[in-house]
Amino acid sequence: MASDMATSLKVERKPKLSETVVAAIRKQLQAGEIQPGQKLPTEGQLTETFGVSRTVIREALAKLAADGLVEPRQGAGVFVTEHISTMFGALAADMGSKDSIALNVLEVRLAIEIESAGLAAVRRNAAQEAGIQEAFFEFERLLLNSEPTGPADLAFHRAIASATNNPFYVEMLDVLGRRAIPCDVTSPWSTELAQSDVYQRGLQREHLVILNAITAGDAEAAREAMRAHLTASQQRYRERLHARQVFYADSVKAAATE
Amino acid sequence: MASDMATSLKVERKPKLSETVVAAIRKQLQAGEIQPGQKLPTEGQLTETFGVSRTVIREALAKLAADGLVEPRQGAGVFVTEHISTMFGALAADMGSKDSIALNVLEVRLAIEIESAGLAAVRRNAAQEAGIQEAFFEFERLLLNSEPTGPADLAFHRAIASATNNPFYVEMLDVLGRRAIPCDVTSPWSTELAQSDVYQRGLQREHLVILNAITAGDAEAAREAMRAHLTASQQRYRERLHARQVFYADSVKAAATE
DNA sequence: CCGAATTTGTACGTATGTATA
DNA sequence: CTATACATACGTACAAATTCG
Repeated sequence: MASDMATSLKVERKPKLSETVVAAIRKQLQAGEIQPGQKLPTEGQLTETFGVSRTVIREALAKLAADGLVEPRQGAGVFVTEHISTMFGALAADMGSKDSIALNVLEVRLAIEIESAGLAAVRRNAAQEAGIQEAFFEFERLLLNSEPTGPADLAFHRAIASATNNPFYVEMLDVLGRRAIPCDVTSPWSTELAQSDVYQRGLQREHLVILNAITAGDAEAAREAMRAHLTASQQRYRERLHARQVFYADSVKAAATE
Repeated sequence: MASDMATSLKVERKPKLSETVVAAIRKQLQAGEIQPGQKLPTEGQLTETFGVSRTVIREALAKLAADGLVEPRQGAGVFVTEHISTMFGALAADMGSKDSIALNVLEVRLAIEIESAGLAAVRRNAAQEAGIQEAFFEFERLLLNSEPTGPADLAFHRAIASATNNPFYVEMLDVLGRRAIPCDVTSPWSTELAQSDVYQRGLQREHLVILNAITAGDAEAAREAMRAHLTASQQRYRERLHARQVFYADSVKAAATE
């Protein structure tokens, strides 16, 4: 059973040549060995240096292009994309496509919630405003009792969506939320970090800014506060993904040395 | 060889076989012809039905998989993932007819497009920027020739969504756009007003502001320009609804006096 | 439990078109 | 105009995983 011969690791069943190439090139790009706008080696050169067929090289380049890291131009060559520094792609490219999809979905959710916050600020009625506040204080209560705050967090966002008086916002939130990450604190990510007090305290602080803007009827401020909250959540999510990646890498390494 | 083929498509450059296959399969998926969880035809069958090589089929499937629409499993087949668009398809199917729904959907679309414009400003690469410009000038050309500009308008917005490098924005736009108003100028609303020159000229002016902001890389300006454009579109849509209402009232009155 | 058939994954070779330099 | 290099496409072969008899 301990056949370290064909050690196809449980986590990574695919050594996959093209992935190896992708990883190698990606590393070079992140190290800045090839500056943005510069041309990569030709496919022919790459086939030589990596010792694989052109098909593999093409597949690898296609994957990189799909992530937006490089931009092939017919007849000229493959060039490094200019604005990779700002885009999450640089980070997203590190992980599998599934996580990349989750991030993309989260981003769409961000777009929707930003606008819903702005609309809630100008459209909410008394009952809806009360509903948002109620969710906020419920979060507070759970926090003090050290109970899981996940549902309250979701309820807070849901109340805001509801206050737009556009039922589609709630629908969208439900659909997106169920599918990919209820913003924060949940599911496969029940790490200590996510559950830590200071972490949730930070969330609540961001929630308060949103709440104040909405009760003040300031749409612009509400949008800005929600944007800040969700971009911060995105960042936290990325960090958690990265942590998992490191964990995986370690476990692979451990398995290999066995 | 009088094989002038099927070059009836207006796409000037790349028919691109794999893209054709992608579009065809995507259409089937969105139409719900293959339910989530179901298996697609095998690669061999697809090569036969489409009359192309397996390479093309594989490339097309790779793209669909990159977008998270399908999930290939070695030895078993390619399966449809439960996807947001299908959920929205079912969601929007219930309420396609009512105008108030249409307005609400338009509002959600507004949220999505505002953010996509901002993202496009900072993430677009050269090719994507060219695509947006191309759509813009296509609109211009059609305007001068007094041809219907609807498709070009849609293409402009679609190009911007595409420039976010987040395929979900395009997905959402496709789903929402089909169900409820392609922004402006189309479908049940082919009034003289909608087709008037000054009207479309105004649209193009708004488009220009968006285009300039994106090419300048100014995310905030892009968002603001898109917001202005879509809220103006909302307003125009409401006015058209009102106009129809008046027309209806008049006809009722006329019928009554008869 | 095993093995054969099916289906996708990977790989290589080749040919032609097309844009760039 | 020519040469280079990428884009597209087809064909083939074998490997690996799954399914099912």
